Amino acid sequence: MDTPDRAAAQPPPASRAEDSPVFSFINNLSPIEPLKSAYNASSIQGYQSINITSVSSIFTSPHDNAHKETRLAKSSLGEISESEVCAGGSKTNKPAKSSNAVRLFACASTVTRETHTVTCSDVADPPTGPCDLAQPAQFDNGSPDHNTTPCHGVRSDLKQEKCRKLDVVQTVKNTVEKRKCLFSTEIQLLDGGQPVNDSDDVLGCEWSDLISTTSGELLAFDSTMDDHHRGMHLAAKNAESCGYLLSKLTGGGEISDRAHPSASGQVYYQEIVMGEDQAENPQIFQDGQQTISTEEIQDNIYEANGCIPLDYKVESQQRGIRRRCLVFEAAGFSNTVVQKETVESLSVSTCKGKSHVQTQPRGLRGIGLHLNALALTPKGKMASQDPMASGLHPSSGSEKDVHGKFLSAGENFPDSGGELLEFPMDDCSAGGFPVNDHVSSQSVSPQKKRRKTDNNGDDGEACKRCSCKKSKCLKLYCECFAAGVYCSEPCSCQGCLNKPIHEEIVLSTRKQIEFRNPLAFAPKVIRMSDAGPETGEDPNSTPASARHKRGCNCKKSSCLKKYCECYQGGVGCSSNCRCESCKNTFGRRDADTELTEEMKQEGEQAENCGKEKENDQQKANLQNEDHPLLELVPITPPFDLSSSLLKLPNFSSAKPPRPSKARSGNSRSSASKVTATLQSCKSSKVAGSAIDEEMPDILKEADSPNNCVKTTSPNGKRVSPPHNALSISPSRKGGRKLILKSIPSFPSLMGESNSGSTMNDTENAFSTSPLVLGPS
DNA sequence: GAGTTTGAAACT
DNA sequence: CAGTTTCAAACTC
Repeated sequence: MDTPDRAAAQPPPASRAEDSPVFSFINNLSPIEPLKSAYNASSIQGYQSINITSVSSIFTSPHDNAHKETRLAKSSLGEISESEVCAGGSKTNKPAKSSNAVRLFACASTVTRETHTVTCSDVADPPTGPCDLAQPAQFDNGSPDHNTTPCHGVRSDLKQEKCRKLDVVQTVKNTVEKRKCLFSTEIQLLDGGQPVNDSDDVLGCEWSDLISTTSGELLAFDSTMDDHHRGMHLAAKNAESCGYLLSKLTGGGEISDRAHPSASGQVYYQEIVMGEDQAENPQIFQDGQQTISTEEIQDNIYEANGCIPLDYKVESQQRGIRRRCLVFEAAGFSNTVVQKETVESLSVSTCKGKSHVQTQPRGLRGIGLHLNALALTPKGKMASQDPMASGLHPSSGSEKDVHGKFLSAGENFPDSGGELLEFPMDDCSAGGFPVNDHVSSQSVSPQKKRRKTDNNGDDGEACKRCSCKKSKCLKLYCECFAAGVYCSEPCSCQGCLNKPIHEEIVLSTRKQIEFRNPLAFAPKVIRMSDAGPETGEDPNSTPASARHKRGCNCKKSSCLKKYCECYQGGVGCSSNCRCESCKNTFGRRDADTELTEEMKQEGEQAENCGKEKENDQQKANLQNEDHPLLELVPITPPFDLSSSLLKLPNFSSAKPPRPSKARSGNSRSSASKVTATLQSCKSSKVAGSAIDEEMPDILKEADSPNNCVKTTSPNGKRVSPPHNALSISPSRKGGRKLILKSIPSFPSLMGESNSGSTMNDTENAFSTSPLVLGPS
């Protein structure tokens, strides 16, 4: 039995520290203690080492870790239990809450995991002090296992005993499993705590204490963390805290994230549930509202995922957790250490597990992040946007897991979205994220306001909101609506119907628009993950590896002003653009066209050489060359190529219906042709780059490409096998493969009104995901 | 702050 | 599908 072992191990520390009966009792509760110990240990280690690596190392080496964790945890637990437990006894109220919160987190994490929504799990995890630690380690390792682990944890929650056993066994087997065990144990403890009234109080106290302690540790840990990690945290914080988290926390965002049924829907739903008022006074409303929100959320989750086995208990716990989160956020990041911890942990967890992407997407998810992206872009960075709202729908987690963080994030939504999100997050951290803020603000009025102001201070634009007069904020003209967020105070709109009160109208309108144009809410600009932030897209191409999906139609602005969506999005114009006298500093359309032409030529040549050989090589190339290709491509090649490539796989599996508008198709037709010719060989090179950048376009244009693909790639070689490996080549090309596989599954995911469009969206998401992977 | 310009979105 | 209108953001003064 794990519990026994742990319990036995724990007792010593506890005994050492204290003789108090309470402590002994706690010790008897083995499950809880172990978890704490584990987390604490991890946290401690992290704190000591200060390096994330250290943490990861812990996770990596199960044996060592286990011992260390147990020891450290025990010691820490003992301390906590001693000092805090005693206090907890006196403070029944807080302790209970804390315990609930912890439980909820665990449950939430588990639930999300099960649902396959990485973000949810991540989000949930962060809140829990222990989770944070574990996650960081995971993150460090970059193990995709998180997903699996969480699932186990969830199950464990349901079945504590089983979970324990499983956890123990797993821990022995794999570090990942070990993590899982930790997770599960925590969950078990948490869950168990709830079920067990007696333990609950104690646990609650402990948890609260743990949280506080862990928070402190975490904070320290964060400080120690590398810049990169910090950046991640910041991004996550910004994203979540600013927008999504706040909204969710107040409204039970976790659930919404999980469900991911329709990003937009979720976002709106959350807000609706939450209510602005509630958001303002999260704490006050917590009890009553939480129950409501949680229930609704649960309903949503069930509906969306249908697989979530959450128990009411769990739900109640989650509620508490959410609440807790809200409280923390409400309190403000800076205010209390605990808050910081929670926030950081959330951000970290999100980053680790699935990443910020999820977090942001959550907020943005529903609707494209257009606004965010756009708003961000002006500042200098590209804004990524979530994939289509429809695209957001839950997708299989396997792929995500494989790819890791990004994938996970992207999974639900397009990877690109995840990446994009990252950027935005950065931006947010920088100071202004319009979208997140908006979202948060909407959901959480008070906090968001403050943050907005803060952000605004940083970024003037962040504050901006729509000023619609005739559209009632129910058209894409409205930035808020387009971004999938409700209008809030900052808006100067008239007759606004884009409010939680009019949720139904908003959703119905959104569906209509999506039906008309499946990509309407998709991110206008797709950004390469690789190009990413790091190098800044250096190699590949234009400053912005991303490309405008639809392409602009600028005539007088020369694509040098915000009128140009491409420019606004910080991306170069592509073949999709129909702009005149393009002078886009991020990349001219001409360049793309040239590239495309070159691609075509290359493709033709390749065809001459031999399709079969090419195919084989392509496979290899795709896996290995993706990066090179991308890099080589100066601007991102026209999506045509990319689209063709992407399309091939996708379409092969299923033809996506094209959005009516998706694109005018000028470039497409050419692109499709080109791709068809080039298909494998050339496509691999160019396509990779193109795909990354222009995934969206591809999706739109997928039709032609598909055909091409089928025709061109006689063998399904490239498609299936590599894809299977999949995740494997996360890089761009890998993305292709993935796309192929994913393609079949995705369609179902989309689910929204636009099956066809959804298909495209999903594809986009996939395409994006590969990109994301590539960079990693 | 008001007015103009611009191009996307929506409509026919 | 193309052309026109509507709309709100972006921009200018």
